[in-house]
Amino acid sequence: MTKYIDIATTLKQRINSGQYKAGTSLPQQKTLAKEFNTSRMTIQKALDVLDNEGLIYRVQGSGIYVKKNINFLTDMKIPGNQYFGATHLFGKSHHVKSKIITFNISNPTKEAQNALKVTYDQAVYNIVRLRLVDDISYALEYTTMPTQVIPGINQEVLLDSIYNYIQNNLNLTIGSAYRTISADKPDQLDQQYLNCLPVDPILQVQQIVYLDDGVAFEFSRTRQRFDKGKYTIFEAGHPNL
Amino acid sequence: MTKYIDIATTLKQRINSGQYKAGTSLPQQKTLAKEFNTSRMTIQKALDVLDNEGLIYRVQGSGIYVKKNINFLTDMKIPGNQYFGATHLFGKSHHVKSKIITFNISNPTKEAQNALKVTYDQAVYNIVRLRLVDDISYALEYTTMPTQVIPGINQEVLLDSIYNYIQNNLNLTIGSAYRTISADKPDQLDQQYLNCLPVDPILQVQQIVYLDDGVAFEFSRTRQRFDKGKYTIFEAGHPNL
DNA sequence: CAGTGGTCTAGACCACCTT
DNA sequence: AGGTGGTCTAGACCACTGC
Repeated sequence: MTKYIDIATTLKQRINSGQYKAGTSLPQQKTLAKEFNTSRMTIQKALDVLDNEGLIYRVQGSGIYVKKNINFLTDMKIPGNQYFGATHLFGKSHHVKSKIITFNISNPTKEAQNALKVTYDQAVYNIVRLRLVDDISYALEYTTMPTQVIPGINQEVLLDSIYNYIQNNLNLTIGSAYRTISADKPDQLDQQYLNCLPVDPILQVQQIVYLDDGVAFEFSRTRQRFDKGKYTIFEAGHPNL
Repeated sequence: MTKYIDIATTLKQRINSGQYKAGTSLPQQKTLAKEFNTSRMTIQKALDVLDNEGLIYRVQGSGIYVKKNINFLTDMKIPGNQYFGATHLFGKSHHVKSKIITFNISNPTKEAQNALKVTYDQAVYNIVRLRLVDDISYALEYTTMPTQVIPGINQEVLLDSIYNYIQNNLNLTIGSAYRTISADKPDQLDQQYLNCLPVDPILQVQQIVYLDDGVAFEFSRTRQRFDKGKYTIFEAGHPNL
């Protein structure tokens, strides 16, 4: 639809197909502008896209080059570094289920107030779910959400996907997230539900997730047995900053 | 120096100072263009900067709005999510030292060949270092680097900072990184050097780090006692993608 | 110094939200 | 329909690289 996206797509295909080889330079911008019958500004916007995806790097005064070893990076098509919620991480070939351990509404703790930027009198959901993949326990999730921001959560939603509900039913857009990953010793519940021994470490991902307008809507901890999960991220360079 | 960066800086200050309040809209682009005596395209580039930093969000046809709760995000000034190497993570008030446990050159293992994209006959450094902060053991680092990419590593460099050496002496630019974070049980060396018991979990960060041209130069594992380290990231939304 | 990419302009048209 | 942001242009000048 938009020209610069189309051009970016074409250029990506050329890199993928080997027409533009790793380590070599692309045609210069003026040439590309002529080929695509457009202006150089539009070519720049297309190149910004490839830059952000880590496919090229630019050297002022010299040229635009294809990065080496990008085959590896394009493999990891996880849109933004393992996005939200277990439901999306597994294909259709796996059954993701949830068992609700506790579900209630209360006043937020001091910690939740601070994370979610709510006051004591703004009620929150407190949800503890065991996530199962193909009927095997996978993770223990502790979630706190403000009732004002995400109204209408019920058992049915919890058994499906909270994220689907937010995006499809409430028509809200998920924005950014702040995460802290740590290791921990297993507590009573971990040992009970994750089937682990006192010496089995726990990998915990704590996160605060924001809507696109910056309102925090989830404060959660996901705990997994050490041999059941890893957390992977790809951090691009800082091209435009 | 560059106009759009200057404008972005001014706008950031206005948001910080409360002149543009959270949740309200900025002046429209035409107005901003007049005020800064520039064109709308330049205003757009300035807004791109704020967008990438998660300070604003844009709604086509409506306006440009200041995100809520950005006070939290701007606190975390870690440039790109806890950048590289222990040396840069601590201010001048702390002493970061390294104790070299082993240092040799050999042929790469299969795993290292795959991660670094080198062949068996391309020699690599094998480095094991204990990192100390204020003389307290902090992390155990296993590093593999191709000798061809990073020539001239020696004891002196290892006791200081490899990253300083790469950037200042070799004049190379660090690009992206691919990381995997996991929890693990402590092994013999962990227990010996990190002063931990067999039941103390280990937080491990494994990473492959690339130069800006996409060449991998480091494959490493950093291991810490569970109560000595966390890994934090901020993941912005995906504004331009 | 020539050639490249980076920035900037002044205006145009389009897509979308709001009424 | 009016107003907003998103895209696009054709050309200009500047900053940097590399001979």
